Amino acid sequence: MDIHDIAKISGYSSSTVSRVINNRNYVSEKARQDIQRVIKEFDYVPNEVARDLSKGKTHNIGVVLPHTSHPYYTQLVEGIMSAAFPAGYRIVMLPSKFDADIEMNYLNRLRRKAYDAIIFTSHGIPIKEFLKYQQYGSIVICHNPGDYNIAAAYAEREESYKAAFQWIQAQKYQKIAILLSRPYEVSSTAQKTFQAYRQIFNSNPDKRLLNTKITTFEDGYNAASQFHKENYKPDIYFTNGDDIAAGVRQFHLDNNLPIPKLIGQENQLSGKILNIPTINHNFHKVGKLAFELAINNEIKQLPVESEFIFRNQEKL
Amino acid sequence: MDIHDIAKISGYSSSTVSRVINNRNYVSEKARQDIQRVIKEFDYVPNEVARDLSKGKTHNIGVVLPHTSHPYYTQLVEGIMSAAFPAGYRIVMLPSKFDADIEMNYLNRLRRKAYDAIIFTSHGIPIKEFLKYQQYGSIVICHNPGDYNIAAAYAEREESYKAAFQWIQAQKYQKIAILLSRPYEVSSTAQKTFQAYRQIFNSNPDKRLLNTKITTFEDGYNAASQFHKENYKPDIYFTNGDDIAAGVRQFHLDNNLPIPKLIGQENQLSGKILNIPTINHNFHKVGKLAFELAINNEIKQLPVESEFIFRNQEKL
DNA sequence: GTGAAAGCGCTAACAT
DNA sequence: ATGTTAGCGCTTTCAC
Repeated sequence: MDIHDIAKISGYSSSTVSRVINNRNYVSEKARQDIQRVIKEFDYVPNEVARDLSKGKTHNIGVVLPHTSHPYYTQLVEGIMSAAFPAGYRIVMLPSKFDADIEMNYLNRLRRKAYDAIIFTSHGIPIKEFLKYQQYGSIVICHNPGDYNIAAAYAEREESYKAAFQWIQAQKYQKIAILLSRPYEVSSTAQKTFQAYRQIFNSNPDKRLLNTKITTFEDGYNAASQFHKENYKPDIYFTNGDDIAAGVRQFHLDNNLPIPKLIGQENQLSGKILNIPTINHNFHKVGKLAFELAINNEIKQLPVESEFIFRNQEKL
Repeated sequence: MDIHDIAKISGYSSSTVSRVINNRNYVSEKARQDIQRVIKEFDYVPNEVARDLSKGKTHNIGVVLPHTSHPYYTQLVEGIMSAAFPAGYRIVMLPSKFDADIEMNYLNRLRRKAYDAIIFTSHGIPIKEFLKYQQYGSIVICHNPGDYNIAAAYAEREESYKAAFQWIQAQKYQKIAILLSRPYEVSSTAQKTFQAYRQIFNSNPDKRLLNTKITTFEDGYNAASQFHKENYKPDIYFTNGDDIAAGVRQFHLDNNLPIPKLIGQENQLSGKILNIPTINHNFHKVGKLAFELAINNEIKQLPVESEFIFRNQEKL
């Protein structure tokens, strides 16, 4: 049952039926009634894929994510969806596992018109590569693209990181452990962290107190355990998540050790419960902006300020 | 630049080009080389939408969710994606806000071939309605469908709920507060909870200690505050999430009140940190099974057992 | 106001 | 092994 069947049965042409379906142009009241009656009677609905093909537009936005289940991504996706839904767009989830080949595959699917635009919440592909693909649809990344002319919405971390390190400095903490999810070489977040550190302390972070493979509570726990085994005893942990900081705390608690100072990120519930100072990156807003860039096909950079949220860990 | 252009330029027909692209049937080595050279030279890629239309298949699975950002949904989505990715399917997120009209809209998009199958992680539409739509593509729900012949993967909560209430009974707690997300009338989860309660205590839960509008930490906090204001003082809270239980705890902490016993659900990090007993519903597995039902077009029911995880809250 | 017909770009049955 | 052709189902231009 397609539009031609309806045309035949109602005695009009398929173009008139199309007009009725999309209420476009002028259609006589009689034709409209006749056609709508037939549509009702045969319970006809138009095929979305045929429409997409004909229009050259899918109303789908691809969203590339290395993994779900982590606050950065869930907040971002939620932000994107909150803007996409009212605009009549849908989100297609594209899991990447940080694998550049998989990412390239998705980028090629943009060329193939599988979606109208693509948002990279994270990317292993060099930014330069993206430039060639911009002609096929809008591409938005969620990191600072530097001088590259590519659409981006991202958390501006500098100031909040500096604020956090300034606070650490003011408290005169000496041994500063840093827990991150990915190594300096591949992670602009790690680079920003180091940069802020250097600006405040005029030195590099202590490599012995650095771990760049942390993504979960358990990872935080184990990292703390490792430092303790090596007898490093940090005064404070600057971590990549409140949940991570909670893992560090848990290790000390379980072993009856004094709990070091902690700084989290992402403004998660665990930080609120345990009164851990944190950094809120406002990813929800970043997601919203990313979506808007995607559909408006604007090549702009939109930084979103992060904020250091101080909490008095003593109160715990 | 479409398949016909490639055909013309290479001197073969579009069907031979199609064969090369999809490496199907027999194509002479020479033709393959000739055609592939032209494809390379003109940097041609096939259009995904045209292919979908022609094949009548999109490789997209719609996933309806009332909201993201809650553990039930994120775990479920992750489970679905973990199975969908290796199978070459993509997940289209369909936010519903618990609104049956929006859900119906998605169901109709299944008819319109916008996706090959649809998974309802939650549904306001009566199950009966789904039956009519099964002819248009496979429909999977994530709740027990009872006697209806519809595909379903879901958490089997009975035993774990009973185990939790049995434990409460064994401890001789009297005043049992219950916090849920949605009211008895519309929520099968609430119904299961009550049913388990009745089986253990031979009575209905105390309505004065019931709140069915709880979804966040803050809601838990406020519910506790409300009960306290009304001077009800529950011995124990049976809640719909570890985060919720943490909210209840926080209220008592902030007001220097003795912390009541707590039972959470979802096996969240907050429960782990605070040593709150919980119920793990294994939603990741439910999601995986839901996806498999969706693509295999099997109309089966697959319950997944939940487990009561006991923790000694005293240890906190 | 309505219809004919040419797309949109690919697939697959059938013919050779 | 390769080509012809009729789909897949809708939109849109142009003519009347």
